Amino acid sequence: MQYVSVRRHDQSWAPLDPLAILESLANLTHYHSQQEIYDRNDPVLYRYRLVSGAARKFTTQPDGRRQIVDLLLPGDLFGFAPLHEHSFTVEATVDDTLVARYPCARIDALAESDLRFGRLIRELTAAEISRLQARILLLGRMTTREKINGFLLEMAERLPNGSDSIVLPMSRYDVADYLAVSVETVSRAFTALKQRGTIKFTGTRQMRIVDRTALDDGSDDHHRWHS
Amino acid sequence: MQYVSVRRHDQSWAPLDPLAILESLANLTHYHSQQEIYDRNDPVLYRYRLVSGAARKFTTQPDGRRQIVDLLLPGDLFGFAPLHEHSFTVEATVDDTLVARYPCARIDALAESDLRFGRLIRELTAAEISRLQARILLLGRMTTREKINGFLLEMAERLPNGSDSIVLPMSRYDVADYLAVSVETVSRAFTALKQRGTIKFTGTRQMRIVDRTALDDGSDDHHRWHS
DNA sequence: CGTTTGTTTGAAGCTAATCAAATGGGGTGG
DNA sequence: CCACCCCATTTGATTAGCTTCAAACAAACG
Repeated sequence: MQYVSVRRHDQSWAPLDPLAILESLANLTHYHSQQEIYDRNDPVLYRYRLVSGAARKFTTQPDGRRQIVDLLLPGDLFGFAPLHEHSFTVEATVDDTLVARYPCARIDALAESDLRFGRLIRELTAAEISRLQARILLLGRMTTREKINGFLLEMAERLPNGSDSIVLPMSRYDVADYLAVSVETVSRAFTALKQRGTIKFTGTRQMRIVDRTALDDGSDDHHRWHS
Repeated sequence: MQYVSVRRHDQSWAPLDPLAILESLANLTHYHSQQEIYDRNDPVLYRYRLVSGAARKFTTQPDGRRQIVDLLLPGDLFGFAPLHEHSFTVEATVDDTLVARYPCARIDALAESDLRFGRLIRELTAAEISRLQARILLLGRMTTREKINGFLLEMAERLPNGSDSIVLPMSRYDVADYLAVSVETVSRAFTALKQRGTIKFTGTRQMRIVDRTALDDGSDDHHRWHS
């Protein structure tokens, strides 16, 4: 077991940067589209960071419907909450999805022995919370149009491409299950945006935002009543 | 400054239980219905635990609609994620809501100096994540009936009352904004459940679950297609 | 006791789910 | 390389459910 400084108020004693320690434990694995990264019933052996590609964290409900709880994009960490069992299944949504896996036991031991490492974990977890809260706001939107608008803005921000070009790393079905609407509705919403000239398609899953202000809240129509 | 054991694998050395430390910092405040606990623009000075009563964490969207992101009930901790700014406003939903406030600076300093305290914070944050994920599943439900069913089961589980009696600590408007449906729809859903004999009202906001199986998924009608 | 706020009920309109089917694209095997 | 098939996507028609507008009713508060 490696030694980690426990001295307080003297972080300079630390032999290694916590992030560097974390990365030194990384176990890179790549997955093909639709491949499972972990199942909801699997024992919790790793914590994860998505390096490239994309993945969906979801649950399949008794009626067969699928609800995507979180969408993992490059840079996202997941499975970092100290829960002792998975509640969800995670699968890659595109080929060549690269995931860094950090052995759970090592991570947890480090967090409990190195103050700075523990702090790092707390910060990473905070990012997960932000993502979940943003998701709740998106799902809470009343109309599908607002959901799709918000979704596109989110993608434009989170995807590593240029800020106005979007290459969706997922199918329409995934988008539908992410926004809790039907596939047909997603498709129609995209078509409507295309016809309005708000976005322009360069491929089925490739598009470019032409009129960003129109996405911001649907300001081009149904004007605001309240101040 | 108090000394805290850093020994691992020997928690008995610790002079104080981290939870006890946390509670020793508590600053109890009580709020009346609709009173603000903190605003989204306030500086982050405290972390919180709801002792009794209830509160809503929400945001008001530009169109005036309100989206409740989290419902705080007795025992719930909130504002524990190490975010440097609030994203939401929190208000009590009933009179005599009691909240324990823990000075942020002290908490954070403790977390960064005491391994066990840091661990405690991580565990509390995990609980917040669980709650948010559960919320996403609820919002992702297709029909209002499923949302209401899930809501009632959630309340029955989280409220301190007997497991089948529910005293809603919030108005129908709050329920509506929590589930992202209109007030009228909430009211109609309750009426429908009453008429089916699934629940029985003992007051406008007091009810008792009569047929719990009917709430589990709406199994009494629209049967399952898939296995 | 009157006013305000919260809750319920009614009627109309519209959005989105559902059912159904056509189109398009990617990959595979011949 | 082409033809075919499978799956993803789009489009159409119908229907169910929810929002909206409106108003009655109930409850809390001063």
